[in-house]
Amino acid sequence: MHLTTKGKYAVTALLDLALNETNDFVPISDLAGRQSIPGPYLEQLFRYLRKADILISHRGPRGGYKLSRPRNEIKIGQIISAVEDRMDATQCSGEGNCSAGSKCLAHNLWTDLNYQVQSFLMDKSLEDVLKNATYKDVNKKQKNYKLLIATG
Amino acid sequence: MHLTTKGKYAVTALLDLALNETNDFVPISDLAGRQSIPGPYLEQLFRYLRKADILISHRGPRGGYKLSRPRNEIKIGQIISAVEDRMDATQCSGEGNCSAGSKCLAHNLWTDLNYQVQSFLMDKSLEDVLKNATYKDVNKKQKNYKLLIATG
DNA sequence: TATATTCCTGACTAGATTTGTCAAGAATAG
DNA sequence: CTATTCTTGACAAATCTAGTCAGGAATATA
Ligand code: FES
Ligand code: FES
Repeated sequence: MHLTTKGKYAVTALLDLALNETNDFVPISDLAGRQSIPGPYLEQLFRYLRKADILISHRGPRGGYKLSRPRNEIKIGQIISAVEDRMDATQCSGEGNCSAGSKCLAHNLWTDLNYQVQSFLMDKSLEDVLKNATYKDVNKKQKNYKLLIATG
Repeated sequence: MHLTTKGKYAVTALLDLALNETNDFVPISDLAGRQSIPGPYLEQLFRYLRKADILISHRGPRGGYKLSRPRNEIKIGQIISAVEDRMDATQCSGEGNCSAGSKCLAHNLWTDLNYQVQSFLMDKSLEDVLKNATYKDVNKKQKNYKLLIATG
């Protein structure tokens, strides 16, 4: 079970995108700048998110990315699944054969842990997380950005 | 959030130790052999478990390791804490400063995930897991071993 | 006392993974 | 036409994992 910066960056960037739920495309450089994520790295991650039909892209001036569907229909678990490939906690990749070909003593434990984590992540949408990230929590840059949207 | 083979090996080895809840010390080579874990590697992990007061060791012939307390008083979470040092899911190590010095949009999400996982792991004792790892699940070597204990 | 057993400690290594970077190209708005 | 932005593939440094190894210390037993 490895949740790396890949997953964390991807979720953060998409939260930023969801916070600004307009019809415009947002360039990667904007997201990367606001969220302190290395641009070319985020670009790499966005490839996976596009393949997973979470993002829509558009090239050229005024191009960029936007969410493929409303922010309440995109689950954190879907984002993480798209970019992380080692979230499974079992030692046997689910095959139940890691102790001399049979289930080891801990197999059911890791399976339960998987279920616990996946349920948590699949239950929460981008919107759910934004609701919970209260105004006072987000940093000043984001506050200003939010105000800009609200008043703009 | 990184759950590696360190944590998995440690838990598996301690489950084996708990399955055989006698007063004798069990040498590492026995555990490593039964659970298909590289002996010297497991030895390294057991240092941490001894430091965390989960294991008691004894040197010399008939030496080895045993649990420091009854198997229902040792939680999986304690074992994992002892050997894993990157279980924290936040990007900021809990300091709430990963987005230009302030909490990022996802901070509360990772905090909640931490809580979810820690609760799950701290709720489950070695005994709980053994109860759940039903007889038909464990492999033949362990079945035989169990029978040996039961009838011996 | 001698010996075999077992833990104890620290250092070391190979390989995998993560975390990026970079360059060249394609699409497109204005 | 040109500047902007995504697209793709390759590359590289740093870190971490997973495992090895050698020498030493304690101890049960004969
Ligand atoms: S984790 Fe599945 S058999 Fe061990
Ligand atoms: S994870 Fe804590 S501030 Fe970003």
